[in-house]
Amino acid sequence: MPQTSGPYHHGDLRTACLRAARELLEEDGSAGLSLRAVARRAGVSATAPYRHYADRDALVSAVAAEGYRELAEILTAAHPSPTTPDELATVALAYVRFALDRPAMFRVMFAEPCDPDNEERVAATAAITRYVRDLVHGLFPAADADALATAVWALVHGLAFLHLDGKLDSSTPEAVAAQVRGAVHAVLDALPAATRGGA
Amino acid sequence: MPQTSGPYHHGDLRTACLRAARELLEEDGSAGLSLRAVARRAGVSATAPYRHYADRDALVSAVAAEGYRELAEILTAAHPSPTTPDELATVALAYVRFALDRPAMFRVMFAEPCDPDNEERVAATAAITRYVRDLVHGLFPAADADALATAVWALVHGLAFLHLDGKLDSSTPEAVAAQVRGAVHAVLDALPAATRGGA
DNA sequence: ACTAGAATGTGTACACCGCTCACATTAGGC
DNA sequence: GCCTAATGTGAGCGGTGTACACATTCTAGT
Repeated sequence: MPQTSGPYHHGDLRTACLRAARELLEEDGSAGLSLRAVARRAGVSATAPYRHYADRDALVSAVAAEGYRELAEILTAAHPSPTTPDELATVALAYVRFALDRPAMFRVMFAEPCDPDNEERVAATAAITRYVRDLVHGLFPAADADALATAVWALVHGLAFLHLDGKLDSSTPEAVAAQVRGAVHAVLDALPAATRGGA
Repeated sequence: MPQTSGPYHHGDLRTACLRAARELLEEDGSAGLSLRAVARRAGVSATAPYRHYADRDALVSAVAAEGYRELAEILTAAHPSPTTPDELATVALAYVRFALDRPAMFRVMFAEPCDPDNEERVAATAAITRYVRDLVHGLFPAADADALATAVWALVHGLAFLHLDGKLDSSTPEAVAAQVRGAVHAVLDALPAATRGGA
């Protein structure tokens, strides 16, 4: 009996579940994200969420989709359209910071063996792919845009994961920033650029 | 009653658990790796493994440690000491192939929110770090070895994860190889090299 | 306004999980 | 040969995902 006097129908249980799931993720990490806990937090019986999400994975995928949207916002907020390697490094740092600031969310987004045919997820990652490719193409018009875009995304993504897993020194934000900027510059500074302005 | 006529003591339950854990990981993925399933497969009561592993995480860490060792072997087998970007791309491809061929193992190694102070794991990753740094230093003596080594590992690691998560086209081994080689070359070909031999 | 049926939420139940604890069995050092 | 430590057993607790039958409420068509 979740509520003593609440109405039988919740009103918007779907988004309430999503909200509860995100809170639990922040508080207890991925392990704490159980459908039952979500139901408890939403003030609803344990099986009610199944009316809105086929199973746990579906809920997790919905959370991940939100994460993708927020990551995209954070990246464009870091710099709307970087035109130098240094500005790109700023965006890269924002990516890594996202991973370190919200590790559980980042893991849910990338480290779960999820089904790849979830519509929301596919759309969200396609957006990131496009963003990176356009960005790289603007920065290095001479290069093979696809290959370099893949390389840049992989570089940044790898930096995020290695930091997240303690494979690199993440003791201070400054150390992280130095490594991310160093790695990005080490790789990009030698490339023939067109729009190169800063260092 | 796991065995009708087996001896009370297993003999080497520790390694039997490890072996069973690896098999379950291959068969059912990370989710299927439960202590109870391991115990069943080892022909032993559900709680017996606790004599050898403090908890599930400890077992998983032991499995991951084996994974690190095997990854190191695979890398050196791919090329003992690469001296050109193309040879390095071959090693990179071996890394990505490891991730794609044994996704559950790779995820256990890198995608689990594990405690970073597990001795075996720390030692194993330190070995990889050293390997990559020496390799990069030999290839690009002029560059900042640490920064470039970080970049290269991150690049390869990111490629592995993006492929694993379906963010890149992994439909055929050839597609994977092309992308990995393309990305590595896109990034490294422009760098001032000393020992550059091949393309 | 009434009513059928669709949507939504509840409760029960099952199998599985990690893990603790008291106990049984065995191996090895004295 | 015995005593102790190591190892394995079994019952049991609280948690989980999820299938199922049932209750309630909303909504549309009359």
